[in-house]
Amino acid sequence: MMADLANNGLAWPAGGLDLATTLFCGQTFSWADNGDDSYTGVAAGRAARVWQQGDTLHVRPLGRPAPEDEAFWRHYFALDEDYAAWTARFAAHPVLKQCVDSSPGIRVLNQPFFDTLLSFIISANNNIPRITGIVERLRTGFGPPLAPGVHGFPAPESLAGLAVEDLAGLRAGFRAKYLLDAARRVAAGEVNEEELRALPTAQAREKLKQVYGVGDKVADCVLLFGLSRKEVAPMDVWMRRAVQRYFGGQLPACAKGGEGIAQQYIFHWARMQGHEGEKPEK
DNA sequence: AGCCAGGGAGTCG
DNA sequence: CGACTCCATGGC
Repeated sequence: MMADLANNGLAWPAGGLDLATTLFCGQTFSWADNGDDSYTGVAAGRAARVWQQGDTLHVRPLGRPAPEDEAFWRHYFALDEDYAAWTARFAAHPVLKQCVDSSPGIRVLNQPFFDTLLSFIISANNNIPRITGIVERLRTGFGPPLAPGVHGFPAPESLAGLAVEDLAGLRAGFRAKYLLDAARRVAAGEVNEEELRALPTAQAREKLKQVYGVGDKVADCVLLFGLSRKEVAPMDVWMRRAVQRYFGGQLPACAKGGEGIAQQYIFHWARMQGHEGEKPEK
């Protein structure tokens, strides 16, 4: 292990990161549990096996070493984001503080744009285990092999020429045609990551919503998770209800600028509550 | 069997 | 704009 780490392993102080909760709290669907407290996943054509020892995060890139692997994964896991400062600010609101305290190690990952766009198109009216399965079949069936048994997300060009029948094996249902439309628009340059990054949030959201299958919720998830817009808070029906009930309809002022981060604490907290008390009464 | 899952498009007023 | 229906699939 020591030799392996010295060889090509990366390790950083994790700053309070809770790896397992972060990877499986509904912001990414690209990681598999290896059953030994390590996790294997992909992002932007890179694969890695990751695990935690105390407050040390270990990342072992798999397959061919890519340039800037260290900087890439460090940014992916948001290790340079000052979460002590965020959570200290969030503590000003008692309910938000309770959400943070229930899972303080949640981090909002800096995920790649196109991976995130595909993933959250699949997430529409879907549940997390099945989303993960469809994403896995999409990667295995149409993405580049990165390491034994591990495939990355397909490039836009790899999907753009396909027909919906070609995606039947994904069992993605009505979402298959949305995936193809997204791939075609990105491949054609009609939806461009650099342009989206340069655009003000409201305009970037409208641009994203031009994609067939992308509405307010998916657009906001892509903005937050795939374009690192921490001020964007994606709201599904349960989040709206929770925010209505516990925060008077909008996120508290202490979440300013980090609404998306606050929202992820609230989302996970609400999910752990089983949405109890939030279901619409019939 | 029925309901639900981190929604969105199409249609109708 | 708001409300309604349909969309496919799998887990419970």
